[in-house]
Amino acid sequence: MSAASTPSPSSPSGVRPATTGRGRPPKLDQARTVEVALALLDEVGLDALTMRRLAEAMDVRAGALYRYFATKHELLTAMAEVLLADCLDRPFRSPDWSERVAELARRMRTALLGHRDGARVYAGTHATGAHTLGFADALIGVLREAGFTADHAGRAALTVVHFTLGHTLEEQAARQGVDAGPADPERLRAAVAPGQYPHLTAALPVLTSTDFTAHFEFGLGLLLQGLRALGPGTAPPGTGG
Amino acid sequence: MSAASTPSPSSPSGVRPATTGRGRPPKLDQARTVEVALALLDEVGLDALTMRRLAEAMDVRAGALYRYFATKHELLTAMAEVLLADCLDRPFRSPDWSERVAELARRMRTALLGHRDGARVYAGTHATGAHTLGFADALIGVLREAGFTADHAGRAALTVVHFTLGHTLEEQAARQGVDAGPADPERLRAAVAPGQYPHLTAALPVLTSTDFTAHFEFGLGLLLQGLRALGPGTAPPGTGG
DNA sequence: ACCTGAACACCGTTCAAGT
DNA sequence: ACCTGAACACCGTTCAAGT
Repeated sequence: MSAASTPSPSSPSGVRPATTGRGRPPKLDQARTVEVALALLDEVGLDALTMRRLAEAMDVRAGALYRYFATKHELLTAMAEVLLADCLDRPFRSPDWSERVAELARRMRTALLGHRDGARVYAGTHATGAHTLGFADALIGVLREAGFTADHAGRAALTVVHFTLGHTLEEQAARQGVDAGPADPERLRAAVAPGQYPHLTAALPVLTSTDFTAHFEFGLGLLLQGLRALGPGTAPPGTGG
Repeated sequence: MSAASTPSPSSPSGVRPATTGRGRPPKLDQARTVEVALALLDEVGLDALTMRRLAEAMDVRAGALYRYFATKHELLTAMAEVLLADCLDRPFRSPDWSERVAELARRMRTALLGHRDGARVYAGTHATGAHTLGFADALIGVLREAGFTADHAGRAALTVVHFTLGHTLEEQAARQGVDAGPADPERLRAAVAPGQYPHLTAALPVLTSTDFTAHFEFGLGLLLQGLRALGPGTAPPGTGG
């Protein structure tokens, strides 16, 4: 229901939100709550982001939050929406459609990486606010303007988004071992040690590399190569030949 | 730490697990706990899968589970591992490497779809058991045997897995609206209605289609096309031409 | 060795009552 | 209109004590 994304371009810093004039100004509002929630997310991580802790950070009791968000999930959805806020705030650097698709995918990854557990927050919700819809529209738009049918453009956009989400989810999980145990590379190396899994062993150097940007660019490259092969204005591809 | 994946091929049905001979046979064991947990997952979903409810289903107090799993996360990891159990239990149907990669990706999707919230369970953990490692080894193996370097094979495998995970995550979320509200297609259609987002609007029919297999095959097709273009034994690709 | 009982320190959410 | 206080119905996890 709620858009909850207007970043209040009103005044320089820490001023109270404007009131209609009557009564005390409210201590809470949707936009500020989402901002504090994102700051808290960075501090404590998604698993420790509770309504009670957020309320404490806003100097309020937990129950008060429910005047602005019906459920915690709705708050998380508003947070997910804000995550993508900066994806469309600057022009493309290239006129080439495939470079533009790549740029949008990179911006999405960067946006999700911008907050601790950002990918998990995004994956766990289904935001339908202006930033999410605007991003999807831009991505599909680049493809349609390149000559792809709405059908192909839509499916390709889904593919790019799903790959980016899956990649970033794993990237953030790996960047600081899911709990606090040994980081992912170490665990994988240890598990593979026994001598089985010859192919896995051969690929261990890449798989345990922490150059996540290189991984992302490789996958993105495959996708774009596939799109170029498909070509604007062609019949739908099967998975064969 | 725990592999927890041996599916006990011992006896026909519902028999008590064997004991060393001394004392009462334990009511619990890792393999059976994971199986009951997966059954409960299908019944109630991940959000309602609690240690207490699982204990109840096993006719035991919650504390007893902690003799077999140090944390709930460790149980979820064991569950994730079992999810992939059936991915390698049959031979490939085609000798073509790209068809084999596709088949492995399809098997992974099918495995995750096999249990309610399966993709969320898998994404939330980092299983390093025999099924997960075996699957990765098989996928990388197909690519290496096709002539790809270990480097390319490793990166390509990551790409396929991340896309499959991202896709299936969204598919399962869409298949039964994250909470219970209107299913995803309806919400998207409603959000886009206003008339903005021309490209999104043009693509609405595809985006709201529930033929998830078609979406998956399209994305997989792009990836495989990219891989074929890269070709076994070629230099690493950039994202540009 | 394996499980129970009972507790500890929390959760999300609701809602009368205050101001 | 907006927030507090207090409760309801839970959580994951620990650990002495029983058998």
